[in-house]
Amino acid sequence: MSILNLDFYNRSPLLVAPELLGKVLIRKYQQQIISGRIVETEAYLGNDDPASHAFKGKTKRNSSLYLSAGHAYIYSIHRSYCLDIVTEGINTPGSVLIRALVPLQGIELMRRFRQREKISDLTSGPGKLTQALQITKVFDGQDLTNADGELVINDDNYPVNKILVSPRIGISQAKTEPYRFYVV
DNA sequence: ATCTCGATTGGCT
DNA sequence: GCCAATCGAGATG
Repeated sequence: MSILNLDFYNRSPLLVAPELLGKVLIRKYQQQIISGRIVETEAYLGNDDPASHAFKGKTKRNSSLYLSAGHAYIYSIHRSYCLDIVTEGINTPGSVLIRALVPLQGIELMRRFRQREKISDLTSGPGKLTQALQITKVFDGQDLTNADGELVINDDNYPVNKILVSPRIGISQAKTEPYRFYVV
């Protein structure tokens, strides 16, 4: 069991996104652990990707994308928050969106935060998993490579099934690029 | 100050 | 499968 470090994140999002599959997203919440295994991710290239929030340059909202690799970028969309992990170097705003988890620890807390009972309703979407793990705007710009932080990603050497690839979900630009990665 | 729109979700048909 | 909810960021005046 080891925390993912700068070297892991400091690469192209097209490499980091598939390798995040099978890793464990861990939220330390008031002395308790809420965690889940990552099963779906999407890569967003920075400057040259029309679907990226950084495509039109740096703004107040997306400024976390310009931090060094391993920082969190949290944004709100409709009534949800989504979690991105920054990849590549400073001022290279590539990132990976965490789209789905399989719940591991803290399932009762997830049920309370989600107001849902079924396991399949807890973390099966980018806005659902942030609600289940209580990941809000306060995590925007936080360094996920800090082992003392309240949000980290660990590698427990879980064997990953065949990685499947498809176009990204829910976007209106660059709809056909195969930048979504998932396992079943 | 006002308008538009979205990397979503949940409920209904 | 379709669609309304809902809210903050960004653009515009």
